[in-house]
Amino acid sequence: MDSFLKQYCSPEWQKFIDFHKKSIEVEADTCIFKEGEKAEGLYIINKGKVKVMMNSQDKNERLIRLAADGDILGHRGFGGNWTYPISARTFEKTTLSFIPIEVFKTIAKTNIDFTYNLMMFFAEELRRSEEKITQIPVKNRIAQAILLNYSVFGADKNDKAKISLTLSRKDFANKAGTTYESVVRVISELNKLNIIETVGKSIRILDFEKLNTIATQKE
Amino acid sequence: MDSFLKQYCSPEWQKFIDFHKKSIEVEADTCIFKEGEKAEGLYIINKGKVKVMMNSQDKNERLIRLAADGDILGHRGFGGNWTYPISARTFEKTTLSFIPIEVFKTIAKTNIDFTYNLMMFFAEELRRSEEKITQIPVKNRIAQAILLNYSVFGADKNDKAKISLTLSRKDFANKAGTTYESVVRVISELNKLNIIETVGKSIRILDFEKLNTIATQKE
DNA sequence: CAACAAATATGATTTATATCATATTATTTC
DNA sequence: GAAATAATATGATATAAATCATATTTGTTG
Repeated sequence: MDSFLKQYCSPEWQKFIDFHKKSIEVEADTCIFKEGEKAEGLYIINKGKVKVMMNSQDKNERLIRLAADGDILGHRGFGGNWTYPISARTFEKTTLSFIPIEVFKTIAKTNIDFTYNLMMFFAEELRRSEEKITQIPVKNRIAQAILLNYSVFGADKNDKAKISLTLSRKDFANKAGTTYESVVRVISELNKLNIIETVGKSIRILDFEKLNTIATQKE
Repeated sequence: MDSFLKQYCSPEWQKFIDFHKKSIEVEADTCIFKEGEKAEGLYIINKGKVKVMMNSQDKNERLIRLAADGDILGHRGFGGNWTYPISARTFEKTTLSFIPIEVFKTIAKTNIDFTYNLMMFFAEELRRSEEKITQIPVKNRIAQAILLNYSVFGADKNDKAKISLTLSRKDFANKAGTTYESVVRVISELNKLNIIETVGKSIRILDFEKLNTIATQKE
């Protein structure tokens, strides 16, 4: 999305954005914005790792997505009553650019190229979001969550099989819509099958192909 | 979405649309377009009832949504490889307006008001689509499907408690991501509780409030 | 570093829901 | 309108996954 701004706005508008954006630094394990808060703008992650959660009233939190460098946060506050429908929380120290909603609106109402591509981006996201609604087994959903963790947060500098920052069992459970006990069991099973390997708190993926097969098979 | 075109495009552009759109008439229980087909354009329903399905490879079809008068079909073919990710099939004789993709693109790239609002519409859809991923019981999901059926297809002319066109048990199952046996059981239970009433093939909703409570309660 | 809290692990039990089996009732179709 | 086919209904059984119970390990704080 940062790429959107850079790619589809004219240089003058980019100056406008640079002038109006604010740089923000957030500590590890800290809330960036909370569900229900008034949406004041949107955030672009410069450097850091974030989870986007939804509280759905009671106990069961849902982990909606993970975000890292270059990703955008808070665009779900658009439209309707302009409140964030989700919360964002950092895993590690994170730096962000904040773009006030009015600045965004101005850009979106004057740069048709930008707005057209953003519209297409949302259409694509929508499409992907509908694909996953099918009832698939917990094991597959957890495999998906592990691959998501790897693909968004990337590999360790010195070990490309190792996830740079591995989610907690609880976070995996919230992503997969299950319990942490089930996550523990599945991870333990994948471990025995030599598909993944747990090294302390983190996970190494030994067999991407097999893990992907488990994640995608729908029978 | 038809409203989008009408509301946010200037009169000249509306003439342009009217000039380029084609009227199409499709018989009952007939496919409008199939998953994987090249997206040639999008459809606006003038009059009729349609289901949007996704086949996800094997047996288990998923009913993604229902559409009726004024609703749009095929906009999920946007972006990427421009193929329809879903299929659409009529319940009854349906008349549609077809807008070729090039015409849509032209409009979307020149009417910023239209594109801005469409972008917001997708953002909103996306938001709603993410809400429902939570693991809720089958009974609740089926109650949701019944309410959806009523809200999209509307009430019978002479009986406002009766759904004008009730889905089959199979369709309810595909919408709720369950089996038709479970649908049968839940419908039978709701019947006994005097929340709904089955009259031949169709359903009458006797207690909207209770049905809605079942549909929305997440404990 | 002791004491406590939090995260991880694993077994036993329960529960919701799918699957299987088999009627019964509608709806086509020849 | 009889035969065939599809849709609906209901009970019995199987199973995946949640819940409950209880360790064990890891991390945090005074």
